[in-house]
Amino acid sequence: MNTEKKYWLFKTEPGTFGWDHLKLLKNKKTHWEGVRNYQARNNMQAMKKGELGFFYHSVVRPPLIMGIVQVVKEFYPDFFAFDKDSKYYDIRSTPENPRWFMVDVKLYREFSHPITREELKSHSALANMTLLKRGTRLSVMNVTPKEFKFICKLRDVEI
DNA sequence: GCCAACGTTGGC
DNA sequence: GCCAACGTTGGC
Repeated sequence: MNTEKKYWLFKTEPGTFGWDHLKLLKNKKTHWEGVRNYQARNNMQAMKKGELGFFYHSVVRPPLIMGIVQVVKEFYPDFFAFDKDSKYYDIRSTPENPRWFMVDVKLYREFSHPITREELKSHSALANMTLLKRGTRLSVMNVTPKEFKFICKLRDVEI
């Protein structure tokens, strides 16, 4: 059995929910609701409690990694999909047969200053990073341990 | 089951 | 604001 820790990246638009929103929450913890893509969902399914992921701001200039979050609750049904008043409502997902799921994450570490996409691109060690590939639209993706540790080192963060 | 049309994402 | 790339939808 492969018990090696995996690493992740959570993409979000700071206008909707960003690092500053996370910091204001009780225990700096949130549901990662609203994922409506199967591949991203499957990535969340693979997450184990305690694993770490980057918190990435997209659709802003420049795009940034703000810091690190930790998975504090594993994969469970996204109840926002059951709520008619939620923008994440989906009639095809029911409590009996849920289609969409989420995890809970908590702020783990804030980078002394955010890492821009430009900075990531400047390192050949990250040349194959999924995030940097053209056309990647996944909102929840895997980061290799090598890449993850390399990026943490850019800000002298020990994990 | 194919695939064109469409809507969305997201960097630039 | 542009537009390439992608995922989803739906007619056949």
